[in-house]
Amino acid sequence: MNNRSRLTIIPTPPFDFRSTAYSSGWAELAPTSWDEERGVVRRVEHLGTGKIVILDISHKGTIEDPTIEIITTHQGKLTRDEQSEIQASVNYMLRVDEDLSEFYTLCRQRGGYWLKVTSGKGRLLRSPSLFEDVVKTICTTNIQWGGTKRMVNELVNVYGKTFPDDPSLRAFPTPTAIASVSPQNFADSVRLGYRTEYVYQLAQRITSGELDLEGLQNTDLPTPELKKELLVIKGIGNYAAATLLMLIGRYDELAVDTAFRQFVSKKYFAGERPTDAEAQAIYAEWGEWKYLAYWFDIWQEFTNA
DNA sequence: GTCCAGGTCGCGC
DNA sequence: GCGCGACATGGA
Repeated sequence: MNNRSRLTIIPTPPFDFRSTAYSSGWAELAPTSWDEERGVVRRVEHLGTGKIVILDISHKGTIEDPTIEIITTHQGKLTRDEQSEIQASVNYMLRVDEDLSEFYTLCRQRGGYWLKVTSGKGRLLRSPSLFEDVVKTICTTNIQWGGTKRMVNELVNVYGKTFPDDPSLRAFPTPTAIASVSPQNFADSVRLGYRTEYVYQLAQRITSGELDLEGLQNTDLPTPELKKELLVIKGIGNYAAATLLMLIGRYDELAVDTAFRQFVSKKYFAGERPTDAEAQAIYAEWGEWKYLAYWFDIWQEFTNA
């Protein structure tokens, strides 16, 4: 018998839920999905107690008077701690506590298109755990988006714990779930290509306690040092580390990849191919906010097309 | 069949 | 520090 509970979060305005949910592809990666029509982010979540719950996250009110509503479907009763965990996870996913006012000030100085960003955009969706985002980021390297979705799906379908009685609803795998099978079994069960050993080794190192990933979620380390910590992870290079810095909430590094190079070349160098240094210099004046500036620069191009 | 994707690793210089 | 080939997998 399933029960439902309702929780709410009141973010500081302006808060654009739709933009948060869908201005990156992250909402398309299992076990998160996005119902464009209803404006609902669905998330199957594995709580610390081991309970699997379904979260339907939506937005009531307006950008200037926002309320986030979380409808949780679960078995039995939710304890107070479980409710707090759900609230904290959604809070983290939607970056409710991030203060973007400095970024908005820079956007207002630009004017034009950038004014649109200041109405609550810029909170790019992320996963509740850094483990999940590291795995997903590894799955974005040297592959097209369709391949990323396929690989993440396979991981969830094979190693994610199911919602009671519904094998179609699975949470993201825990590191332990992956590390508890043999390397060979893991390689045979999901088609991750050469990324297999990266994901397996990551799960192992977290399970053994050798690597404290979640500790990096809220660290005070300066960005360059945090980046070094991320680069130690096999499979994480310069692009992936910058992507993870963005996911952690540091925007002072640009993730230089083929999409970045192509976009900057087209928009700022008349199709000529600049060096990476020259390309990055385009966003230098955004200081701590380079990544978001690039993101909405390319987003503008995309939405105008 | 060939090429390559929102790269990274390990090697040799 | 920098250039280069190898790397799994599937889609174009």
